[in-house]
Amino acid sequence: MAEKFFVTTALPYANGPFHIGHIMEYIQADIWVRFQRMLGHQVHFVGADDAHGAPIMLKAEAERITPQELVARIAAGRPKYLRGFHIGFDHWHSTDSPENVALSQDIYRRLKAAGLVYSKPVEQFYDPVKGMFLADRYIKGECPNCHSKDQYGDACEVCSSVYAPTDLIEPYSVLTGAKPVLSTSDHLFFRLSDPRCVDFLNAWTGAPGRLQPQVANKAREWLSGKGEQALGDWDISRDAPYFGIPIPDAPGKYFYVWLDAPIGYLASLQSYFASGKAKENGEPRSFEEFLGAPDTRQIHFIGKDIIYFHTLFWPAMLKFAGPPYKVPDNVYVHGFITVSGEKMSKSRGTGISPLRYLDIGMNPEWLRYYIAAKLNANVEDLDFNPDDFIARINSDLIGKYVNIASRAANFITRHFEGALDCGAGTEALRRQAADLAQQVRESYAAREFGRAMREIMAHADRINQDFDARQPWVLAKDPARRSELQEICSRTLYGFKLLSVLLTPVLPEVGGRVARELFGLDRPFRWPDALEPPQRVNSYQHLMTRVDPKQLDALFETAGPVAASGTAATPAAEHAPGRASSGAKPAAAKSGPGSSASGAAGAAAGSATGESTASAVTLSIDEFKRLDLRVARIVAAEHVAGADKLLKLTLDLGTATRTVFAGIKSAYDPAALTGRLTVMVANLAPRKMKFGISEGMVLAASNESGGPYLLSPDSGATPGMRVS
RNA sequence: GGAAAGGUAGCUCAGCCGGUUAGAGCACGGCACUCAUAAUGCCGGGGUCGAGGGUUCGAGUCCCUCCCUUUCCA
Repeated sequence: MAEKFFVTTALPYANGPFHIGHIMEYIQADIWVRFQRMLGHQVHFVGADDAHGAPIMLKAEAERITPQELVARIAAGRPKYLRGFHIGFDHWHSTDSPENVALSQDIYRRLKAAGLVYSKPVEQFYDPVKGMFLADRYIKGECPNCHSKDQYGDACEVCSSVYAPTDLIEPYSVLTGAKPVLSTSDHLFFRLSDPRCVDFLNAWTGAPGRLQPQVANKAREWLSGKGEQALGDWDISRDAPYFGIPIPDAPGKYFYVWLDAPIGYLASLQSYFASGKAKENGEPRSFEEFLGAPDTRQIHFIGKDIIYFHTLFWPAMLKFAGPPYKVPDNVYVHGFITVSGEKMSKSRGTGISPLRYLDIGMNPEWLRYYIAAKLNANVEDLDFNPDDFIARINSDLIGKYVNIASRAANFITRHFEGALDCGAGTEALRRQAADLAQQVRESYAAREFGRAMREIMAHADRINQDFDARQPWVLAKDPARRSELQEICSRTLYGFKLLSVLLTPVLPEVGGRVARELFGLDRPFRWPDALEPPQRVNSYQHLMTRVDPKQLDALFETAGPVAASGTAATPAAEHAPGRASSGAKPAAAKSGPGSSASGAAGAAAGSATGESTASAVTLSIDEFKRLDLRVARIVAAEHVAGADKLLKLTLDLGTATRTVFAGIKSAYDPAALTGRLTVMVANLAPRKMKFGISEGMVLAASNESGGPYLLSPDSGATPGMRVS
């Protein structure tokens, strides 16, 4: 019987582009979703941007735009990359939407009516200049333990001791530098410690098969905590100014972003139903009917960093809000992705940017396969290792899998005009195919993708062995052994079809091409196709190319000439007077639901693409002074033969002339640049490039949705002036 | 400080409830083959299964201690 699934992935925080951790999670969920659909199940797979909260509010303010504009800009960059990695969300929405406002307020009212909300005064640091309460991450000061300067309000990064912001010596507001004062305000709390909640959560988290064992253990630990460890109530309100959803009957108060973020799952689903797409996808019922139906399986894929929210608050909220809200059936948790065995360094920029991955033309299915091959159902980190990546793709996918079609199909085309006949062994092959398909099916269903890939590749080995043993290239020379030749090649192609069906959840593009181009189907593969011996095969067209190690070099290259103009955006934006980074990684990880799956990838991915993901480091004025920024006049700009992205600029610094290669060809016509003023880094070490030596860099801003935009000084500035 | 997960060949990883000489892929060496966008097959070298104790007829697999990595919590 067809099952009905409602599947989500964690909502990415809308203050920056996707990083590799997001993409990994989406790939995991997408593979699982495609697999379920191939079995004939109905799946509604939705995502959304997590738009609210202080970091976005402050970042927008720093850019002098509204939070809505900021979120819209980020959202505009999403589809390209989702499509690029073949991630088939049915719908993408935002938590800053009418649906989410209505749902959040409705759920809140129901919880309040159930007696699970109360008000309590909270004393907190307040920035008198900014006029707002400060989260721990917006307060810095001297560590009370080791006396390191400029430590955050919750923990010291030097001695890793933990304390309250009020323990800091000489605290100051990261936003304004002002000395924060203690102030009191009433906050609203969700009574998670209520026996009803605890009883319910004990039952919910303990239900067999609901959570992975490690996750259930963790939840049990939280639920059974005593004394200091006891389960606390949850502060769900924030005072204005805050970018969020107003709390009903509580003027000046907004829902904490983590309250409305998961509700965004439902908002996206509702919007999807309203758009008519659910109907197209085979679901005739209304949003409420579907959501509340007992046979709807609600499944959330998340990263291990947000287990707390998804196994305690979220199910409790839904449970006590009552129908049509329904508690999640499963929460599937994955680990982080690391690169070359270590968490990615924000300063050194050793990350992988999924944006760059696509931009330099790498095949998304390589990454899908690689991730699939290394994923299991456990909460374990997964390592992206460049050499391993190359080896795996080239040997598994090209050498073994794709090669099977290539070596067998040619004989069939040449000698049999495409006709296949497996002969007497067909039934035995069918049984073999059924066995393998069953095994692989169980692995996929259990999210043991690595095991599925091993099972599939082991069979690819068997097919290659078989083929080798029968030596069709010898048979082809002997007209008397024609039928033997046809049989072995047909068996091989049957095997190839089987493998292709089983790989389709991971390789939807290649799977689709095999179905249509090679085997002449008029639709993509469905799971039962795995068992059907093909009758005909068309001439083989190459399905996938090998990874060139140079592409990996390009993927990891972050300080190269192309990135030079882009990365300039970060320092330029971050050090505007009186502004501190609003999207610092630790802050984002703490307050943003979308930080799921981030691992350490976020900051690194940002720096690799020039997105202004803020760096957590602050710069002393002395360090800043080391930068020699100068106004420069572009006296000549020309195309560089053989360079896709570079323009060669000749810059007049008043007293000197410099040649700089800038990666701005995509946005600027050389003729339009000649004569204008801009800003350059004058003391950057010269860099030898293929086309000559670049003696500095010009500053330009960009992110995934636009740019680069070259900086210009106001009128009056002249070449050579120091920028400070 | 407490907790969780992990530490198995050069690399990436399998090894269910303890059971014959510890496996795979890649990499490496040799051989074979030439159908395949240099792909494939066969053979081989390579591991004191983080360290040390213990339980057991027998432990990578269970127990204890310690070390390392990652993460979570207060």
